Amino acid sequence: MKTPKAAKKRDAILAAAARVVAVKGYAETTLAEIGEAAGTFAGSLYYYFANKDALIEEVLNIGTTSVSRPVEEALDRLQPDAPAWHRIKSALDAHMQQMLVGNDYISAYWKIVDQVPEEMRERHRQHPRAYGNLWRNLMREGQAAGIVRPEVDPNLAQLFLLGATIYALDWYRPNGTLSPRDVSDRLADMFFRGVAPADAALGPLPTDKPAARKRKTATTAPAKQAPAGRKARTAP
Amino acid sequence: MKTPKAAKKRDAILAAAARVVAVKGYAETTLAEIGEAAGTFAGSLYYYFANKDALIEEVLNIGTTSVSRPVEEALDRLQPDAPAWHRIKSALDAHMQQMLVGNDYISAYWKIVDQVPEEMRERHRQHPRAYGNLWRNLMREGQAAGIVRPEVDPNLAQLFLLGATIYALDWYRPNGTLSPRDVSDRLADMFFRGVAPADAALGPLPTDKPAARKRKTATTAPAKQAPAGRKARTAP
DNA sequence: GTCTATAGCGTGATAGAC
DNA sequence: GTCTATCACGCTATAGAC
Repeated sequence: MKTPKAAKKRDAILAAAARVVAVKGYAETTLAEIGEAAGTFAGSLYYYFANKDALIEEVLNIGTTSVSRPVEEALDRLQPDAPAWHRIKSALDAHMQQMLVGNDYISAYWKIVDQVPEEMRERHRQHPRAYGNLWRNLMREGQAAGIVRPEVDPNLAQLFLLGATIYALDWYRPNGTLSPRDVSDRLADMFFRGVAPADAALGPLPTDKPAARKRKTATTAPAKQAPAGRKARTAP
Repeated sequence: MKTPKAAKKRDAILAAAARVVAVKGYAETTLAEIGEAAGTFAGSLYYYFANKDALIEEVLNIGTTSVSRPVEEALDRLQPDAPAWHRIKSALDAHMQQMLVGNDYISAYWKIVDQVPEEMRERHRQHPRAYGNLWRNLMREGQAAGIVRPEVDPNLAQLFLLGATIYALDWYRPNGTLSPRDVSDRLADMFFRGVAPADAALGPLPTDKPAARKRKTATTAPAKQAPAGRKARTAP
């Protein structure tokens, strides 16, 4: 693992793993396949990685960084006094660009986050959490600047926005008519302005049938960052 | 498989499979586990199902129906002349309610749609496609009624909206402060009105650095329903 | 450093007792 | 109908040749 040549091969193995995993998933990917894709053999992988999970975990880490770092860099490139709208849109453009550009590590990430062993996901959880924080803060900046309504929950807003972008990984086709930037433009338009015209008569919520609304009345408290329980991918 | 008793056991096996699969995923779930969860043994499952995939596929089908049918029923319960806003909001409430109520089949569905063998996903694809159509049509109804801006792409709008709800499966915690209906209310608010205040100065898009925008210029054509290529979960 | 051979285990599936 | 025993296979991981 010392020579630069070996480091190059290590990278090639990682890239091959990402490529295969993005298509076949975690359990269905065999070391033999990764080896073949990297021009070597299953047994040889153990010279570079302790075991299958160590290899996969590194793919996962590269996957998150491949999105978060370009977003951070895009923000850093802006003037320090850039308006909040500028900052949020630039971040979204960078995010969308990375998500849809066809990066194997990113595809692999979203394919297997909720397939990998629990301990591994646990160890990994800090990455998406930090990224969620970045977006929550952007939403708060927006509120401070008056381009996000004060009654909007920054956490929910961020979850809805990123949810829409994550699902795009499933439906977006690179050969279609939309560039990543087009998707970003349209999503930003819907997210900020809403799909309804300014003068739309949405009226009060439809009155439910008497039986429908029987849950507790909690309405205003901010959504805590997932205290416990249930299944969960890894909510940023 | 003829007696009513056997049918009950079959259902119990399906329920057990959904429960286990929702947590462990497709490949990691063994027939022994399903058998144990259903109070029987791996070998016995073969009396009710041809093989593992046949069992899993049925779980998948129940999963989609568990969301789409309540939504259709909610729409059917409305007056025939109910306003579009009423219809869309009712559909979203029913959708969200089902997604977040903790139905094992639905959790299992979203956990494994992109893990199952290709042929199985292919066979299954009609279900989500029909559901996507339902939502596309609701968006068009909204446009006809003037509560969705004419320049909004109904397909993109539906994909963004459903994407936000699908991701909620990952971050929503049933013991938190938000009921499914609360999530639905807030999502509808953001989706229709937008997060920005009516008078927000969003201005023109931030001017890109010269190097940034180098993709093809396609901007207006509607997004085709995924002609080919790439990976893909199963975009409705 | 890289490949080959193989150990060791867990899985889906089947056959046949009851 | 339901369970037990077992087969055949494919996988991760290791040991050791080169």
